[in-house]
Amino acid sequence: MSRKVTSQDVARAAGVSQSAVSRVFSGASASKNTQAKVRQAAADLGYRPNVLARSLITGQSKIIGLVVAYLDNQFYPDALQRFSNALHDLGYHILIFTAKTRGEGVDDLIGRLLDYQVDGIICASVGVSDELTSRVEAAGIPMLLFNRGQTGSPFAQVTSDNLSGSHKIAEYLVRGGHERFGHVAGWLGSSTGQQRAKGFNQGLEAHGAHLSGQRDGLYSREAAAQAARELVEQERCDALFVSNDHMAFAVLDELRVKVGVKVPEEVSVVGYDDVPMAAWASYDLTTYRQPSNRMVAAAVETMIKLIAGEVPETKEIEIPGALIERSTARWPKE
Amino acid sequence: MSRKVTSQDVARAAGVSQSAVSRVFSGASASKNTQAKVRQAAADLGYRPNVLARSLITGQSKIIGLVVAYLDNQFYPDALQRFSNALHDLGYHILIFTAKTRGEGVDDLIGRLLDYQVDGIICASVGVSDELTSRVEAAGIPMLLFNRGQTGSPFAQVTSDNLSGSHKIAEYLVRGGHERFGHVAGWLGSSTGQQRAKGFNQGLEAHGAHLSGQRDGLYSREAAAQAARELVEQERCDALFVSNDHMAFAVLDELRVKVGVKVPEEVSVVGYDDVPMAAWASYDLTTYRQPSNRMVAAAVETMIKLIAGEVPETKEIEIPGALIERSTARWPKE
DNA sequence: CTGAAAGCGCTTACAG
DNA sequence: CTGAAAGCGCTTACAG
Repeated sequence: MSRKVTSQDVARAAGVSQSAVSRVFSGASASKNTQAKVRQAAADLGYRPNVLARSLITGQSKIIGLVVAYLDNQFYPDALQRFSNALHDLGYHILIFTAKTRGEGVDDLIGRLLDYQVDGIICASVGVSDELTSRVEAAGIPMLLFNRGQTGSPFAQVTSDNLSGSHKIAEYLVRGGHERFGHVAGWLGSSTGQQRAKGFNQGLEAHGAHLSGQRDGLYSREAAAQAARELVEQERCDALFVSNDHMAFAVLDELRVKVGVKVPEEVSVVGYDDVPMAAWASYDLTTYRQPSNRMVAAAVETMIKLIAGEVPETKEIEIPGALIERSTARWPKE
Repeated sequence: MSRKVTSQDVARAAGVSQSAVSRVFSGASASKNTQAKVRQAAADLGYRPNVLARSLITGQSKIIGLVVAYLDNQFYPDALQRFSNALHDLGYHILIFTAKTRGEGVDDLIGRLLDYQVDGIICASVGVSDELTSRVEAAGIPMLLFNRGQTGSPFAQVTSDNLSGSHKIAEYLVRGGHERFGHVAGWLGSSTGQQRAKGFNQGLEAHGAHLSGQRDGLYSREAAAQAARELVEQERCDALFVSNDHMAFAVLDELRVKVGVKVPEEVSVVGYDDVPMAAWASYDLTTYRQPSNRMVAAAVETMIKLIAGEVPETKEIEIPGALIERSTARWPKE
């Protein structure tokens, strides 16, 4: 429990002023000689600058707040890992908050984030109330929505091409020769959920097909499994678009194991995200890839610009994805 | 980009001293009247105390550093979620670091953690070098190893009963009437990996059986799949203990889908952890439950004690688990 | 109970 | 280049 060693201590040991010590550690100018003396003394004493004290003056904490909702959906731990690496490489650190349920409690979390003087906030798959929006704006701290848009929001956002992606899935399923199309939607209260539902529907119509049924899977395994079962048993669907891989796995579990349906012979299932697990042999899920590497890179780049006070060209960034053909959906003939 | 509002501003608006403002927000004594005036003014101005400035004085940042290695193993996102909830409820916040590979870079990470004056550090599944150990000790900040022990380490640790757990697995497999036992170990450079290997071996011997083969799965899907294949094809094992569920899923993928082996008819597979995914119908993995809820609770409780300067009764906490019988291993007859 | 003052550990003009 | 000094936004003895 040794007392913390401060720049004062180092100054004394090196025989220089405290300002001198500060200068060598903050990268300001200092003579070779001073540099050497200070570094030596610092090493001897095990000195490291107190970042909190520095933040107080510079007004930069080098901390980014990250709010994430669904860590059970593999897309998010994966993204978190990427955020962590990218941000650390840039000298930033992550204060993490997990929102228990959608919406609820998020306002409180962000208040706490603000208290810590974070330089920016990234909300992954979490919506923000209007009241909070104005508070964050008033505080003047940059905020970015990741994998979630919000109409009328003043914040930057990065998503994949939800609309055209689901459009392509519809097209793929039509070309696969299916007859009755069902959609297990993401939570329809979320922009992502809505966009994918809309794109799928439009894609179907564009190819002379139409939706036989749609259920809200609420991004939950249970709801999705139930929804899929109804779509197959009641609506006799032979093609299911499930709005994210996380739910698609549950649908596959339900259909193949519980109901005993052959996939894709009797029913085709397509997901969205292409999380690593989608490639695992037991699922081998046909899906639409959301390139999380590029999404995270874009998010980080935008956040850095915002922190620097720059205005990015586009506030709404959309990263194009790609259909990944695997074995849970019948392949088109030609 | 409005200027930050400080306790000075509130003081001015409320017609009291800055100390008075500080007192109402730090919970020190203040008259009803002052309380009211200050809270009103603060609300009007949107004031919230700057936690960083507070930390500088109190010497408590209310930040816990969390270092986590394998976010692709579902056990960790799950634990992270629990840590987040438990710690936030206690007024703590989490600065998260993901270690890229085992060992490497961890020292650097922890240095950065120290710079942020964290009140404590939790390392999940990450080893710490001797040099770092002394640095952390010198800094006098509490550290706890989660799901990983380290012989001779001065730090607290919480694990499950790795030794007796794997012992029970061996027993279960023997009672299941298997003949040739193989072990896909966790990384044998980790205490957890060693303990489980040892427990399994001892369990086998205790019941008159013995190990036909063991390979290091390195906590990696690829290595584990390869290891399992060798154990089955070369060593003709009909019972496999895989040192964690994450690898067990890869083993199942490899054996059932790639090699075409019937599980459990031809080969039984048992994992370790009981991550949520183990219960998913497509895997339905027989495994040993590491109760992450209780492990996290114990870790948090211990950490709080350490921060408070108390000395916990036990430095090495072992939470007992339980065998979860599912469908990837043959059930004992009686 | 309350205000004036010192101080937490730094950074950053300001002189020299 | 370097030191003395002011100040970041708070908390906390110290008087009154």
